[in-house]
Amino acid sequence: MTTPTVDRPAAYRRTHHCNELRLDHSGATVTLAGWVNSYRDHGTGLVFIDLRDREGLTQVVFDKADASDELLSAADKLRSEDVIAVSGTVRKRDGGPNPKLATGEVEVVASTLSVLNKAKTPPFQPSETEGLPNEELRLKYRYLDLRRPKMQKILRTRHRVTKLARDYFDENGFIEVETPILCKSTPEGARDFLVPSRLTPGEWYALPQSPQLFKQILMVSGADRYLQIAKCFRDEDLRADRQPEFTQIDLEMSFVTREDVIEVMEGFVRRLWGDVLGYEVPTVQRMTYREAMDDYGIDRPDLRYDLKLHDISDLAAKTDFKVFTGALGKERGVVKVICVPGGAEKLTRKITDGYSEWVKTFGAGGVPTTKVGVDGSLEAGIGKFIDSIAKDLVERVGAKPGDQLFFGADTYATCSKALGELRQKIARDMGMIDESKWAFVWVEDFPMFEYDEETKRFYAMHHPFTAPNPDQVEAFLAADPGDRETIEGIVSAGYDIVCNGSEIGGGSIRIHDSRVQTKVFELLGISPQEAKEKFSFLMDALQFGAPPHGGIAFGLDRLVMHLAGTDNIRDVIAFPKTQTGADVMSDAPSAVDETQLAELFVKNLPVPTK
RNA sequence: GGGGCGGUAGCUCAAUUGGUUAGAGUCCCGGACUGUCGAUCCGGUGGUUGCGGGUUCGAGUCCCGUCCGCCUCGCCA
Repeated sequence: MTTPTVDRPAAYRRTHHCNELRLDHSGATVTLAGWVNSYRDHGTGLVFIDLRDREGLTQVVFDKADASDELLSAADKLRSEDVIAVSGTVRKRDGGPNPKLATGEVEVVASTLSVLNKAKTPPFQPSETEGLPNEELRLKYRYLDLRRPKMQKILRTRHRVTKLARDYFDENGFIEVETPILCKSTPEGARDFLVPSRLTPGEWYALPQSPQLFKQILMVSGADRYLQIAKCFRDEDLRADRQPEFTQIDLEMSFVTREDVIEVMEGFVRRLWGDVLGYEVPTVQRMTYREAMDDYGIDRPDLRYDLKLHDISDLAAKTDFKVFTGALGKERGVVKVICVPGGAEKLTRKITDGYSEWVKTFGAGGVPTTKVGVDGSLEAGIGKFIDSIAKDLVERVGAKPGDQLFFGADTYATCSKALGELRQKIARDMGMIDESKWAFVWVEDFPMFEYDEETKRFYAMHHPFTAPNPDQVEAFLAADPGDRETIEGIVSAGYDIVCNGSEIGGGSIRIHDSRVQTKVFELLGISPQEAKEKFSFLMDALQFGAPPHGGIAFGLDRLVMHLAGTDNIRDVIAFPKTQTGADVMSDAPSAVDETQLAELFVKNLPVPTK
């Protein structure tokens, strides 16, 4: 830490920070400044202070043998979180070292004390390492919470990640460009945050859900390789890993294929994990979306453990078990199974009943189960209904005596979702997850479109600018919009990178051909007029010489969560929002003055009372 | 919009089946103490049990509503 020493009162002209002094400094005269982390007052005559700054702790001692009565009585009054500066001499501790502190061999014998700012008694002590107060209080007094070493460490990790991003991508020819925060609202995707325009009453800006369109335009502009640490805004409900404003490490590259993007990004991930955690990321394996859904029931599989889903629809069809045959009678009906090694003993009836209830939240009817007996037969649960296929089933999934089987029987989508979620829950419950492991995987070959039964239309699975895989372009352009099967079979040039079951980045090769873009809009039910109105700038740009291009965006918050070892996104954001989108420290959002609204020609509607 | 959990002293928590004056640790205040490092010891202050109703002789406890926080489904890439 370098601090200018000119034009500052001598009292807090620091010579060292609080994690710096060692035995080598013995005899030196030093000045430290910081917060009173704790005090140990032995009465008139001897007072110990642990002084804290960003870097660490140093013990300061006020001793009658070396200090005036005035100094001692001042030290006597010190309390937690007072801001002080101390000058004195470094010496080896009289009372023996404290192995818990990096500076534990020494202490500073105070000769002067300046109380720079007396603190009110804080509602909680940043020095407490256990028994944290509830999160709402931490958020309300965020400045106290952030003083905690653990939070300081996370802030640093986050800084390190953005610094590494800038360094790494700079080395690889990327330039950082800022894109607007006040943007045009576009259809598709999440709900926009809107900002009224004072200069053109009745019109609105939208905050960007991502810099997607601008970064593509930058490619058309010849930027070639673009990087931005970009704030993004989505007005949707929050989750443990989702905030309404979040940050992406956003990138785009020209004249590249999917392989080029993956190579550069993998290098970034390797640099991050290597520099921050000292972990060497091996070549990241690849998996198609189809494989991910078939084997893991989710498009972001956690590969730290196995526990795959097996399709046994063909076997299930041979039974008279109505749950199975009923499901197979549905459109795209399947029967799948998870085999839990040793589950028969560990998973009690109470637990398996709980699973059955739990999967209902994902739309499944329940989760039939049975266990494998010592002779390989199926015992208990639904065993007796599917006895006829027991042998083939056990062989198919490689089940052993003592294993527990969980079945899903429903449409492919519902069955995958329910068993995919159950797979993760069982792994957690049975302690099958090796927390020291890092399992990365690229998921690729996503379908371009998903059909929604309710609205009877297609939606872009990624976003509407994702290109079809190169080998699919002709088939795509030729496809009949009414031919659902063909359309759903078109695979995109998109890719997601997944770490331990969480999506940390996603991107695609973009459409640079306006014929393809027009066709995508047609399929999404965006009329040529609407496309022109909403996206004409992009459509125009694509016609003025757009290079082939593609990119990716990493979720910075999620990256830092992994690197910091937390599962709470609020921990990695200095000033996060609660689940209702509130900042409890500053009390945003809040009502505004009527005159402010009038100036914007905006009026509040009455909120319906429930 | 739906489901679940929680809200008791500044903080972390306890309070039996609905039962007397709602307790403990910590913080804070006062006192003692020269080698602590979660200092120790003695004493003390501190409560609208989130809020509003209801049931009851009696409610922190039961019921209804509401607010706030967390988790989650839908939503979101």
